[in-house]
Amino acid sequence: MQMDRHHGSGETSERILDIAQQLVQTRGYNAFSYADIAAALQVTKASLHYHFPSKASLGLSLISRYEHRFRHLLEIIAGKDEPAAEQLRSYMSVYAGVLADHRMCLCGMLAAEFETLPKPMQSALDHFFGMNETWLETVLRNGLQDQSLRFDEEPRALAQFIVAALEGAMMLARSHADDGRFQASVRRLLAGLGI
Amino acid sequence: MQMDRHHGSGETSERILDIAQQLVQTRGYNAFSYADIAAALQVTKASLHYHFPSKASLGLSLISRYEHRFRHLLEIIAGKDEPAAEQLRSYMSVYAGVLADHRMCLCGMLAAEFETLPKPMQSALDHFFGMNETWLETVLRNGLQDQSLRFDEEPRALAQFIVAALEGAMMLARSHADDGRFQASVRRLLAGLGI
DNA sequence: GTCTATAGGTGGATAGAC
DNA sequence: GTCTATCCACCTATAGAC
Repeated sequence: MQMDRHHGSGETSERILDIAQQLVQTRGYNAFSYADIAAALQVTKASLHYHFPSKASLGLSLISRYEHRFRHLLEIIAGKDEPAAEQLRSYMSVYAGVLADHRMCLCGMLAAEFETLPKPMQSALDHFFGMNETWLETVLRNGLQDQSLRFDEEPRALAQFIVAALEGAMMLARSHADDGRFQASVRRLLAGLGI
Repeated sequence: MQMDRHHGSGETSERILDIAQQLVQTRGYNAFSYADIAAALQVTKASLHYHFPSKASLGLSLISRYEHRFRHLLEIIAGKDEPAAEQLRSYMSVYAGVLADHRMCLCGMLAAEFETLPKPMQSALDHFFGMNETWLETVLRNGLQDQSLRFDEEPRALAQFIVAALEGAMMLARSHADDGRFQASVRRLLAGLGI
Protein backbone atom coordinates (compact mmCIF):
# COMPACT_ATOMS: atom_id res chain seq x y z
CA MET A 1 0.00 0.00 0.00
CA GLN A 2 2.04 2.94 -1.26
CA MET A 3 1.52 6.67 -1.48
CA ASP A 4 3.78 7.71 -4.34
CA ARG A 5 3.63 5.44 -7.33
CA HIS A 6 4.01 7.04 -10.72
CA HIS A 7 0.73 6.78 -12.58
CA GLY A 8 1.91 6.62 -16.18
CA SER A 9 2.25 9.96 -18.00
CA GLY A 10 5.34 11.48 -16.41
CA GLU A 11 4.13 14.89 -17.52
CA THR A 12 6.36 17.71 -16.43
CA SER A 13 3.78 19.04 -13.97
CA GLU A 14 3.63 15.67 -12.28
CA ARG A 15 7.39 15.42 -12.10
CA ILE A 16 7.55 18.85 -10.53
CA LEU A 17 4.97 17.76 -7.99
CA ASP A 18 6.92 14.56 -7.27
CA ILE A 19 10.09 16.49 -6.51
CA ALA A 20 8.33 19.23 -4.58
CA GLN A 21 6.45 16.67 -2.50
CA GLN A 22 9.63 14.88 -1.55
CA LEU A 23 11.20 18.21 -0.58
CA VAL A 24 8.25 19.27 1.56
CA GLN A 25 8.03 15.87 3.24
CA THR A 26 11.69 15.97 4.22
CA ARG A 27 12.45 19.69 4.65
CA GLY A 28 9.13 21.52 4.89
CA TYR A 29 7.35 24.11 2.77
CA ASN A 30 9.42 27.03 4.02
CA ALA A 31 12.72 25.25 3.45
CA PHE A 32 12.49 24.44 -0.24
CA SER A 33 12.64 26.71 -3.26
CA TYR A 34 12.01 26.71 -6.98
CA ALA A 35 15.78 26.52 -7.34
CA ASP A 36 15.80 23.13 -5.59
CA ILE A 37 13.20 21.73 -7.97
CA ALA A 38 14.91 23.25 -11.00
CA ALA A 39 18.22 21.63 -10.03
CA ALA A 40 16.64 18.21 -9.52
CA LEU A 41 14.69 18.42 -12.77
CA GLN A 42 17.53 20.08 -14.71
CA VAL A 43 15.48 22.98 -15.99
CA THR A 44 15.50 26.68 -15.14
CA LYS A 45 13.45 28.24 -12.38
CA ALA A 46 11.50 30.26 -14.94
CA SER A 47 10.17 27.09 -16.59
CA LEU A 48 8.58 26.01 -13.36
CA HIS A 49 6.46 29.14 -13.26
CA TYR A 50 4.83 28.07 -16.51
CA HIS A 51 3.38 25.02 -14.73
CA PHE A 52 2.80 26.58 -11.33
CA PRO A 53 2.67 30.39 -11.50
CA SER A 54 3.25 30.77 -7.76
CA LYS A 55 4.64 28.72 -4.92
CA ALA A 56 1.23 28.93 -3.27
CA SER A 57 -0.42 27.30 -6.30
CA LEU A 58 2.21 24.56 -6.28
CA GLY A 59 1.62 23.99 -2.57
CA LEU A 60 -2.12 23.75 -3.06
CA SER A 61 -1.70 21.24 -5.90
CA LEU A 62 0.54 19.16 -3.65
CA ILE A 63 -2.13 18.85 -0.99
CA SER A 64 -4.89 18.14 -3.52
CA ARG A 65 -2.97 15.35 -5.18
CA TYR A 66 -1.91 13.90 -1.84
CA GLU A 67 -5.46 13.84 -0.51
CA HIS A 68 -6.71 12.32 -3.76
CA ARG A 69 -4.18 9.49 -3.56
CA PHE A 70 -4.77 8.99 0.14
CA ARG A 71 -8.51 8.81 -0.35
CA HIS A 72 -8.01 6.30 -3.13
CA LEU A 73 -6.04 4.00 -0.82
CA LEU A 74 -8.67 4.31 1.90
CA GLU A 75 -11.41 3.38 -0.57
CA ILE A 76 -9.47 0.27 -1.53
CA ILE A 77 -9.02 -0.67 2.12
CA ALA A 78 -12.69 -0.12 2.90
CA GLY A 79 -13.71 -2.00 -0.24
CA LYS A 80 -12.05 -5.22 0.83
CA ASP A 81 -14.77 -5.72 3.43
CA GLU A 82 -12.28 -6.95 5.99
CA PRO A 83 -12.76 -6.74 9.78
CA ALA A 84 -12.31 -3.30 11.35
CA ALA A 85 -9.13 -4.44 13.07
CA GLU A 86 -7.58 -5.37 9.73
CA GLN A 87 -8.65 -2.09 8.15
CA LEU A 88 -7.00 -0.18 10.98
CA ARG A 89 -3.81 -2.15 10.51
CA SER A 90 -3.87 -1.30 6.80
CA TYR A 91 -4.51 2.36 7.58
CA MET A 92 -1.51 2.54 9.83
CA SER A 93 0.63 0.66 7.32
CA VAL A 94 0.00 3.48 4.85
CA TYR A 95 1.71 5.83 7.29
CA ALA A 96 4.45 3.26 7.90
CA GLY A 97 5.11 3.11 4.16
CA VAL A 98 5.63 6.86 3.98
CA LEU A 99 8.01 6.73 6.92
CA ALA A 100 9.94 3.81 5.44
CA ASP A 101 10.69 6.17 2.55
CA HIS A 102 12.30 8.52 5.08
CA ARG A 103 9.50 10.99 4.69
CA MET A 104 7.10 12.73 7.00
CA CYS A 105 3.41 12.75 6.08
CA LEU A 106 3.04 15.69 3.69
CA CYS A 107 0.12 17.14 5.60
CA GLY A 108 1.65 16.49 9.02
CA MET A 109 4.68 18.49 7.95
CA LEU A 110 2.47 21.29 6.65
CA ALA A 111 0.43 21.24 9.86
CA ALA A 112 3.57 22.27 11.74
CA GLU A 113 4.01 25.21 9.38
CA PHE A 114 0.27 25.96 9.36
CA GLU A 115 0.49 29.59 10.49
CA THR A 116 2.86 30.53 7.68
CA LEU A 117 0.81 28.99 4.87
CA PRO A 118 -1.49 30.85 2.45
CA LYS A 119 -5.19 30.52 3.31
CA PRO A 120 -6.05 28.12 0.46
CA MET A 121 -3.42 25.69 1.68
CA GLN A 122 -4.75 25.94 5.22
CA SER A 123 -8.25 25.11 4.06
CA ALA A 124 -6.96 22.18 2.01
CA LEU A 125 -5.18 20.84 5.08
CA ASP A 126 -8.36 21.06 7.15
CA HIS A 127 -10.11 19.11 4.44
CA PHE A 128 -7.43 16.41 4.35
CA PHE A 129 -7.57 15.79 8.08
CA GLY A 130 -11.35 15.94 8.12
CA MET A 131 -11.45 13.25 5.43
CA ASN A 132 -9.06 11.06 7.39
CA GLU A 133 -11.01 11.44 10.59
CA THR A 134 -14.31 10.70 8.92
CA TRP A 135 -12.95 7.52 7.36
CA LEU A 136 -11.47 6.36 10.66
CA GLU A 137 -14.64 7.26 12.52
CA THR A 138 -16.64 4.98 10.23
CA VAL A 139 -14.24 2.08 10.73
CA LEU A 140 -14.33 2.60 14.50
CA ARG A 141 -18.13 2.63 14.56
CA ASN A 142 -18.25 -0.56 12.53
CA GLY A 143 -15.77 -2.20 14.88
CA LEU A 144 -17.88 -1.20 17.87
CA GLN A 145 -21.03 -2.62 16.33
CA ASP A 146 -19.62 -6.01 15.42
CA GLN A 147 -17.72 -6.03 18.73
CA SER A 148 -14.35 -6.55 17.08
CA LEU A 149 -13.10 -3.35 18.76
CA ARG A 150 -13.37 -2.22 22.39
CA PHE A 151 -13.26 1.45 23.47
CA ASP A 152 -15.26 3.98 25.48
CA GLU A 153 -14.71 7.30 23.70
CA GLU A 154 -16.70 9.05 21.06
CA PRO A 155 -15.60 7.54 17.73
CA ARG A 156 -14.89 10.96 16.23
CA ALA A 157 -12.70 12.05 19.14
CA LEU A 158 -10.89 8.74 19.08
CA ALA A 159 -10.31 9.10 15.34
CA GLN A 160 -8.77 12.52 15.96
CA PHE A 161 -6.55 11.08 18.66
CA ILE A 162 -5.32 8.29 16.39
CA VAL A 163 -4.48 10.68 13.55
CA ALA A 164 -2.63 13.01 15.92
CA ALA A 165 -0.74 10.17 17.59
CA LEU A 166 0.31 8.74 14.22
CA GLU A 167 1.51 12.12 12.97
CA GLY A 168 3.44 12.75 16.17
CA ALA A 169 4.95 9.27 16.11
CA MET A 170 6.07 9.78 12.51
CA MET A 171 7.60 13.13 13.32
CA LEU A 172 9.64 11.87 16.26
CA ALA A 173 10.57 8.56 14.64
CA ARG A 174 11.93 10.48 11.67
CA SER A 175 13.93 12.94 13.73
CA HIS A 176 15.39 10.04 15.71
CA ALA A 177 15.93 7.94 12.57
CA ASP A 178 14.20 5.09 14.37
CA ASP A 179 11.33 3.34 12.57
CA GLY A 180 10.97 0.98 15.53
CA ARG A 181 9.49 3.81 17.55
CA PHE A 182 6.73 4.20 15.04
CA GLN A 183 5.91 0.51 14.99
CA ALA A 184 5.76 0.50 18.80
CA SER A 185 3.31 3.40 18.70
CA VAL A 186 1.16 1.53 16.20
CA ARG A 187 1.08 -1.53 18.45
CA ARG A 188 0.16 0.63 21.43
CA LEU A 189 -2.64 2.34 19.50
CA LEU A 190 -4.07 -0.99 18.38
CA ALA A 191 -3.76 -2.42 21.89
CA GLY A 192 -5.81 0.54 23.12
CA LEU A 193 -8.62 -0.70 20.89
CA GLY A 194 -8.51 -4.20 22.26
CA ILE A 195 -6.64 -5.74 19.31
CA MET B 1 2.87 25.30 35.79
CA GLN B 2 4.19 27.60 33.08
CA MET B 3 7.02 27.48 30.58
CA ASP B 4 7.77 31.11 29.92
CA ARG B 5 7.83 33.29 32.97
CA HIS B 6 10.31 36.15 33.00
CA HIS B 7 12.93 35.45 35.61
CA GLY B 8 13.89 38.95 36.69
CA SER B 9 16.74 40.60 34.75
CA GLY B 10 15.14 41.31 31.38
CA GLU B 11 18.62 41.43 29.87
CA THR B 12 18.62 42.04 26.15
CA SER B 13 19.80 38.52 25.35
CA GLU B 14 16.86 37.11 27.28
CA ARG B 15 14.41 39.41 25.56
CA ILE B 16 15.79 38.34 22.20
CA LEU B 17 15.33 34.72 23.22
CA ASP B 18 11.77 35.40 24.40
CA ILE B 19 10.80 36.89 21.06
CA ALA B 20 12.66 34.30 19.00
CA GLN B 21 11.09 31.49 21.00
CA GLN B 22 7.60 32.80 20.41
CA LEU B 23 8.35 33.11 16.70
CA VAL B 24 9.73 29.58 16.41
CA GLN B 25 6.83 28.12 18.39
CA THR B 26 4.28 29.75 16.12
CA ARG B 27 6.03 29.94 12.73
CA GLY B 28 9.04 27.62 12.85
CA TYR B 29 12.80 28.11 12.64
CA ASN B 30 12.86 28.53 8.87
CA ALA B 31 10.05 31.08 8.86
CA PHE B 32 11.46 33.73 11.16
CA SER B 33 14.31 36.18 10.65
CA TYR B 34 16.49 38.59 12.54
CA ALA B 35 14.35 41.31 10.99
CA ASP B 36 11.28 39.96 12.82
CA ILE B 37 13.07 40.08 16.16
CA ALA B 38 14.54 43.50 15.47
CA ALA B 39 11.10 44.90 14.68
CA ALA B 40 9.55 43.44 17.84
CA LEU B 41 12.43 44.65 20.01
CA GLN B 42 12.78 47.99 18.19
CA VAL B 43 16.48 47.67 17.53
CA THR B 44 18.44 47.08 14.32
CA LYS B 45 19.27 43.66 12.95
CA ALA B 46 22.98 44.35 13.44
CA SER B 47 22.54 44.73 17.21
CA LEU B 48 21.19 41.21 17.44
CA HIS B 49 24.43 39.80 16.06
CA TYR B 50 26.26 41.22 19.07
CA HIS B 51 24.25 38.89 21.34
CA PHE B 52 23.94 35.94 18.98
CA PRO B 53 26.56 36.01 16.22
CA SER B 54 24.65 33.57 14.05
CA LYS B 55 21.12 32.28 13.72
CA ALA B 56 22.45 28.80 14.53
CA SER B 57 23.83 30.02 17.87
CA LEU B 58 20.52 31.68 18.64
CA GLY B 59 18.68 28.47 17.80
CA LEU B 60 20.95 26.44 20.02
CA SER B 61 20.47 28.84 22.93
CA LEU B 62 16.72 28.57 22.47
CA ILE B 63 16.78 24.80 22.88
CA SER B 64 19.17 24.94 25.84
CA ARG B 65 17.05 27.43 27.73
CA TYR B 66 13.87 25.56 26.90
CA GLU B 67 15.25 22.26 28.12
CA HIS B 68 16.58 23.91 31.26
CA ARG B 69 13.20 25.38 32.10
CA PHE B 70 11.40 22.16 31.22
CA ARG B 71 13.70 20.11 33.39
CA HIS B 72 13.15 22.54 36.24
CA LEU B 73 9.39 22.04 36.05
CA LEU B 74 9.79 18.27 35.95
CA GLU B 75 12.00 18.37 39.04
CA ILE B 76 9.35 20.35 40.87
CA ILE B 77 6.68 17.86 39.83
CA ALA B 78 8.81 14.89 40.89
CA GLY B 79 9.72 16.62 44.15
CA LYS B 80 6.14 16.85 45.32
CA ASP B 81 6.14 13.10 45.94
CA GLU B 82 2.64 12.74 44.59
CA PRO B 83 1.20 9.56 43.08
CA ALA B 84 2.39 8.67 39.56
CA ALA B 85 -1.04 9.40 38.15
CA GLU B 86 -0.93 12.94 39.51
CA GLN B 87 2.59 13.48 38.19
CA LEU B 88 1.47 12.40 34.73
CA ARG B 89 -1.43 14.80 34.88
CA SER B 90 0.96 17.60 35.82
CA TYR B 91 3.32 16.61 33.02
CA MET B 92 0.57 16.84 30.46
CA SER B 93 -0.66 20.13 31.91
CA VAL B 94 2.75 21.62 31.09
CA TYR B 95 2.05 20.87 27.44
CA ALA B 96 -1.48 22.16 27.80
CA GLY B 97 -0.14 25.43 29.17
CA VAL B 98 2.06 25.95 26.12
CA LEU B 99 -0.86 25.23 23.82
CA ALA B 100 -3.15 27.59 25.74
CA ASP B 101 -0.65 30.30 24.78
CA HIS B 102 -1.33 29.42 21.13
CA ARG B 103 2.11 27.92 20.78
CA MET B 104 3.50 24.62 19.64
CA CYS B 105 6.13 22.96 21.83
CA LEU B 106 9.43 24.55 20.78
CA CYS B 107 11.13 21.20 20.30
CA GLY B 108 8.14 19.60 18.61
CA MET B 109 8.18 22.38 16.04
CA LEU B 110 11.92 21.97 15.54
CA ALA B 111 11.51 18.20 15.22
CA ALA B 112 9.42 18.80 12.09
CA GLU B 113 12.24 20.92 10.65
CA PHE B 114 14.91 18.52 11.91
CA GLU B 115 16.57 17.83 8.57
CA THR B 116 17.17 21.51 7.87
CA LEU B 117 18.75 22.32 11.24
CA PRO B 118 22.47 22.69 11.96
CA LYS B 119 24.01 19.66 13.65
CA PRO B 120 24.37 21.24 17.12
CA MET B 121 20.65 21.99 17.17
CA GLN B 122 19.85 18.42 16.12
CA SER B 123 21.94 17.05 18.96
CA ALA B 124 20.30 19.42 21.43
CA LEU B 125 16.89 18.22 20.28
CA ASP B 126 17.87 14.59 20.79
CA HIS B 127 18.96 15.50 24.28
CA PHE B 128 15.70 17.28 25.06
CA PHE B 129 13.55 14.35 24.03
CA GLY B 130 15.84 11.87 25.76
CA MET B 131 15.48 13.84 28.99
CA ASN B 132 11.70 13.87 28.66
CA GLU B 133 11.51 10.17 27.99
CA THR B 134 13.79 9.32 30.88
CA TRP B 135 11.71 11.37 33.29
CA LEU B 136 8.47 9.81 32.05
CA GLU B 137 10.00 6.33 32.15
CA THR B 138 10.81 6.78 35.83
CA VAL B 139 7.30 7.92 36.66
CA LEU B 140 5.83 5.01 34.72
CA ARG B 141 8.05 2.50 36.54
CA ASN B 142 7.05 3.95 39.89
CA GLY B 143 3.41 3.75 38.92
CA LEU B 144 3.80 0.12 37.96
CA GLN B 145 5.49 -0.75 41.21
CA ASP B 146 2.91 0.84 43.52
CA GLN B 147 0.17 -0.47 41.19
CA SER B 148 -1.32 2.98 40.63
CA LEU B 149 -0.80 2.49 36.87
CA ARG B 150 -1.70 -0.43 34.62
CA PHE B 151 0.07 -1.17 31.32
CA ASP B 152 1.87 -3.99 29.52
CA GLU B 153 4.57 -2.24 27.44
CA GLU B 154 8.18 -1.51 28.20
CA PRO B 155 8.18 1.75 30.21
CA ARG B 156 10.71 3.36 27.87
CA ALA B 157 8.71 2.57 24.74
CA LEU B 158 5.54 3.75 26.43
CA ALA B 159 7.26 6.99 27.43
CA GLN B 160 8.27 7.53 23.80
CA PHE B 161 4.72 6.88 22.68
CA ILE B 162 3.31 9.39 25.16
CA VAL B 163 5.75 12.13 24.13
CA ALA B 164 5.02 11.52 20.44
CA ALA B 165 1.26 11.47 20.99
CA LEU B 166 1.36 14.71 22.97
CA GLU B 167 3.47 16.46 20.34
CA GLY B 168 1.16 15.25 17.58
CA ALA B 169 -1.94 16.26 19.51
CA MET B 170 -0.50 19.74 20.09
CA MET B 171 0.37 20.13 16.44
CA LEU B 172 -3.07 19.20 15.16
CA ALA B 173 -4.96 21.00 17.92
CA ARG B 174 -3.07 24.17 17.04
CA SER B 175 -3.66 23.91 13.30
CA HIS B 176 -7.36 23.33 13.98
CA ALA B 177 -7.49 26.04 16.65
CA ASP B 178 -9.20 23.54 18.91
CA ASP B 179 -7.77 23.05 22.40
CA GLY B 180 -10.53 20.55 23.14
CA ARG B 181 -8.83 18.07 20.84
CA PHE B 182 -5.72 18.19 22.94
CA GLN B 183 -7.61 17.67 26.19
CA ALA B 184 -9.38 14.69 24.66
CA SER B 185 -6.03 13.19 23.70
CA VAL B 186 -4.76 13.70 27.24
CA ARG B 187 -7.79 11.91 28.65
CA ARG B 188 -7.32 9.07 26.21
CA LEU B 189 -3.63 8.72 27.08
CA LEU B 190 -4.39 8.64 30.80
CA ALA B 191 -7.21 6.16 30.26
CA GLY B 192 -4.71 3.90 28.51
CA LEU B 193 -2.77 3.80 31.76
CA GLY B 194 -5.76 2.79 33.80
CA ILE B 195 -6.42 6.24 35.32
C1' DG C 1 25.91 47.76 23.04
C1' DT C 2 23.83 49.92 19.40
C1' DC C 3 24.10 52.26 15.26
C1' DT C 4 24.74 53.05 9.72
C1' DA C 5 26.09 51.08 5.77
C1' DT C 6 26.87 47.45 3.00
C1' DA C 7 28.25 43.06 1.30
C1' DG C 8 27.00 38.70 -1.01
C1' DG C 9 23.55 35.52 -1.52
C1' DT C 10 18.94 33.66 -2.37
C1' DG C 11 13.90 34.13 -2.42
C1' DG C 12 9.69 34.20 -5.75
C1' DA C 13 8.30 36.22 -9.86
C1' DT C 14 8.05 38.54 -14.73
C1' DA C 15 9.14 39.92 -19.75
C1' DG C 16 10.09 38.55 -23.96
C1' DA C 17 12.93 35.71 -27.32
C1' DC C 18 13.01 31.15 -29.29
C1' DG D 1 7.35 24.89 -22.98
C1' DT D 2 11.74 26.32 -22.05
C1' DC D 3 15.10 29.65 -22.27
C1' DT D 4 17.99 34.28 -20.85
C1' DA D 5 17.89 38.18 -18.47
C1' DT D 6 16.37 40.83 -14.95
C1' DC D 7 13.68 42.78 -10.92
C1' DC D 8 13.07 43.69 -6.21
C1' DA D 9 12.53 42.07 -1.72
C1' DC D 10 14.57 39.69 1.80
C1' DC D 11 18.11 36.90 4.02
C1' DT D 12 22.36 36.30 7.25
C1' DA D 13 26.37 38.48 8.34
C1' DT D 14 30.31 41.96 8.79
C1' DA D 15 32.99 46.47 9.24
C1' DG D 16 33.59 50.29 11.59
C1' DA D 17 31.75 54.71 13.75
C1' DC D 18 29.66 56.33 18.04
